[in-house]
Amino acid sequence: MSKNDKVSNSVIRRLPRYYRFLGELISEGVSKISSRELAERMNVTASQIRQDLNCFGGFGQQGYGYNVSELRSEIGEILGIDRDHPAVLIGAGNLGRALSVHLDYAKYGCRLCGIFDSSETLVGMRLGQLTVSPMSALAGFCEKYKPVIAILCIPKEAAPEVCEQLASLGIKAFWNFSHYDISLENISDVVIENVHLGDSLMALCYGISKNEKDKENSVPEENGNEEA
Amino acid sequence: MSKNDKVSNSVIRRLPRYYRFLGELISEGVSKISSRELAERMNVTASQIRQDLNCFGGFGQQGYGYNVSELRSEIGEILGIDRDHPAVLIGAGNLGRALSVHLDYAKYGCRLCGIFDSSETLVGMRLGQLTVSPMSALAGFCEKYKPVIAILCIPKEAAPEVCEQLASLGIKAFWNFSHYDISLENISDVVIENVHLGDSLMALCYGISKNEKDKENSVPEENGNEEA
DNA sequence: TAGATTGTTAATCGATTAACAATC
DNA sequence: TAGATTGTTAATCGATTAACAATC
Repeated sequence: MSKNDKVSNSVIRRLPRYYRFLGELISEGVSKISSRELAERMNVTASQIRQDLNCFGGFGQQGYGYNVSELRSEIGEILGIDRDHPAVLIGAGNLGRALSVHLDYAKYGCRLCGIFDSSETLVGMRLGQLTVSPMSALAGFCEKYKPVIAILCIPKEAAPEVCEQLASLGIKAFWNFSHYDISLENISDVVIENVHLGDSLMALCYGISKNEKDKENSVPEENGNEEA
Repeated sequence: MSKNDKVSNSVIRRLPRYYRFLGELISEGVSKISSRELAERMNVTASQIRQDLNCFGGFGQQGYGYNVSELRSEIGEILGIDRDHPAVLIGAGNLGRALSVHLDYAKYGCRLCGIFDSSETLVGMRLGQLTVSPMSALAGFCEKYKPVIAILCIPKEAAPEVCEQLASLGIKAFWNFSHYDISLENISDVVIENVHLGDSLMALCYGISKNEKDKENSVPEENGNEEA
């Protein structure tokens, strides 16, 4: 189908961003764009854009550029966003409840079709179109509706067992918000996306501390380098 | 202080993960570990761990390994987690409310000290220890409490203006959950962490689609390659 | 001292950027 | 046709891994 032999992870991670920017261009009424213009907008190099896209095929036209809406749907197809992967959400705590209603799953190729929690208090709670079910109903649900994605909003302690169970129930992908690091070496062809909000916040903190230190250190240097 | 000349972003992004794993080792009562053992646990190479750590200094001891709790606090210090960066959360919708109570900010070197929303309906709502304030109170609040981090849980449309305002009010770091891509070229030494949950979900979708395609393609090949 | 494991240098690998021929 | 911009190859840059001397 495509020359998609082995596309590097770095490239894949950039595709959603291209997809977003192309969407914005469409809503601005832009129908055609060159790699140079897009690069400028996105703060990357034109070379990188062309190189990335050509992992999947030649979507542009020499001397002209790229057709925005065409390119966007090509990328959407590559990402598998045109599909309708059924997903279950495990854990209806604060974060789980927020994720159940905050995201437009259809936009990302998914469809949330079940929410589960082990807590008596939460079972039966209505969240958008869905109702929280007990964990005991999970196996039966999976057999019936064959979800492929599990969104994990559970405590670290519960994660290993729940992962194991979900994998055995046929889950093909984990979107993991628990503080547990899923690796699942035993089961192959399972996709894992460990989100780790805490790691992201720590990286932010590093940046702040770094800037503060740099500033402290640069003040005396500035005097010293006045005419250097 | 350290040989922290210019540490690459890849290294920084791995530090939180080291920090987490070392925390787990501590709670398991492990007091000493070699780069080889840690590497095995974390599914990385020992070389990488040693290389990463030596960007900041020699924390180990030849012939022995690393003292777990010592190494952990060193990394914590590098990340700036031992500090207490005041943070404001902008946007108290589903995701904002969840983030306000779901995370233990103190663990990540932060302290949530204010929540703001433009909606009349949400202003006055109690979230944990805090109460949602109107956006009109933001400027005064920043002058008084000097927050350095802004957590953005606002719609894409509102983001550019709010970012601008926050930057002018002295915010040094953005933890951005809006679907807008902050770049802020004009203002330097501002740290930005664009989370983009949608991008993460799209990357997951790609993985699923990829696996499906690989499987489809491998079935006939397997027959063809039976004795090759 | 012998064994182990670090810190660090050198080799490899991969990803990004630059250059340019192909072509619309 | 001339101008523009792609697709693609080659050059550069950076990050990861391997190797080993230093040293606890």
